[in-house]
Amino acid sequence: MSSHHGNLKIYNSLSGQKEKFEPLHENRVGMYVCGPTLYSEPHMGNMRTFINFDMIYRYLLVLGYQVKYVRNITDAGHITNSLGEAEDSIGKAARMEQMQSLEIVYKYNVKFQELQRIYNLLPPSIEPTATGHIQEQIEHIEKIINNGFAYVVNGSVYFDVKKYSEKFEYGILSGRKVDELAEETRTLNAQDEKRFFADFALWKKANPEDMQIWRSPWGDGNPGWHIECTAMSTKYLGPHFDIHGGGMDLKFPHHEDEIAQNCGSLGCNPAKYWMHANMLNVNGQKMSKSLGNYFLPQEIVEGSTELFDKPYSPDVIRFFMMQAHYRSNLDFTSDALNAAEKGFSRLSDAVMLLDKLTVATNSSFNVGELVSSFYTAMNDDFNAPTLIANLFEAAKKINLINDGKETISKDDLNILSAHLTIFISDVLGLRIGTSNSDSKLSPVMDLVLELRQQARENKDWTTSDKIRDGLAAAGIVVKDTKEGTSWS
RNA sequence: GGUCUUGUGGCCGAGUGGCUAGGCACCAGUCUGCAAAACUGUGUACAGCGGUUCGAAUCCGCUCGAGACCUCCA
Repeated sequence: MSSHHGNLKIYNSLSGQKEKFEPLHENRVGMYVCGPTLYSEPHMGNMRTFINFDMIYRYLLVLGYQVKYVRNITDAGHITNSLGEAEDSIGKAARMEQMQSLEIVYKYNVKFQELQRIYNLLPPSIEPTATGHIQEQIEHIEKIINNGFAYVVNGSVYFDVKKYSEKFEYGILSGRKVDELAEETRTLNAQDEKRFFADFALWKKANPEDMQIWRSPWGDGNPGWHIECTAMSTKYLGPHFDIHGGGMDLKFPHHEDEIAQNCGSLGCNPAKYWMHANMLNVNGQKMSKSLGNYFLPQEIVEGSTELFDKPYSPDVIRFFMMQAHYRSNLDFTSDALNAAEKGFSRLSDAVMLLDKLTVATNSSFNVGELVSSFYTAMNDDFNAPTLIANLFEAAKKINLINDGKETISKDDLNILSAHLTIFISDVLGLRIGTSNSDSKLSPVMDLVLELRQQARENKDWTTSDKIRDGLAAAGIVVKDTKEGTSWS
């Protein structure tokens, strides 16, 4: 479809380098991204990862790939707390909110779907749930046991890291060495069923207070944290697919253990390219529940968080996030958000000018080169910040054309216009010019501005300024240009 | 302690060894009834020290600082 199709480079966490992207099957891409655990409402930091992978998904689509994008929903699973004890976080939330586990999951899933709509995320091809794939998880565990990489103790099943590392390399993704892990035997207490510190649960025997319990060949229990991703990625994308993504904090142990499970069960690394999105910071520190420095995606749109003194539109937030590379940290501050808000509005204004430009027989600048720079930026490991810098170059040109200082031909204008739409709305997922389309307000504004124009023609500045100031107080900005007065 | 990332002008943030990143803010000017917007011009930025090189923000070493993971986390 696109001539820029074959030039994409992706930073692969496995190699630590940018690599030419060559899908396993021509023109088709399989992508799996670790989704949310629905025991609470996702915070802004969680959303950053999903927004980044949404951008990645969107660009792959623009390049003409047929993409199968799978993002799971974790609605079950045994998780260990800081003391090393088994603890079901969903069950815990359920007890605290006096609901059943399924109610908790459903409640936060509804919320999550709403957030996806607010932040303009494209729905993935499939959003499979862990609880819907218990049988597949059990089958994987059985395979791993049969291959000799897991053992059963008291109704639980553990992955045998030492056995595994005789044949495969444990730590290939995170750079950890099994020998070094061995030195950290401090937390291995006498009651622990694990043979080795780094062994991890594939299946965990049920506790009496567990709210969700499933039957298995090893007795009633819950699946381990990592096995659901192995089961679901295999089911929908096969044993080996193109891209596996997630937040940086999942690199170890979650993704490392996924690799071990996949190798242990199917003999291969699940993904060719591993991608990790960086964290969202607040005042230099990772946003997290435990630090309490988090806010909810809805709060910032409503302006109800104490961290910021005004609300920001979801598109401004998205724009702000896109100004930082997905592999970089990003700090949320009022100053940075205000700058993004103004910048986005400048870009929007320029785009909305496109329809009003007058065309010439020739263009005074190279439109093809400009458009090409959009692809170049994105082909370099999805460099959205550079793309935005190039979009601002386009905005500058549009303004100059509008001022009669540059010219553009009809064909070039069509090309530029089409590609701005592709990159701003299709790739970055930003919505432009949706604010002043209120059908009732529009005729009122036309009338008000007509009255003001009459006052101006009569040099009645008192009246015209009163109208302008009054509108400003109501949040409507009036701009006088050569072509007439506009408002927003 | 181990593994890894990182330190860019007032703020945010790209950066392939040599060619203006970009945005916001600031200053001056053009335009305008005034404003806003738009346009133009203006910034001796690359933590510190040393090394490689004709040339380093970019490569190497050391020092200092920051962060992530090693326990649930996007």
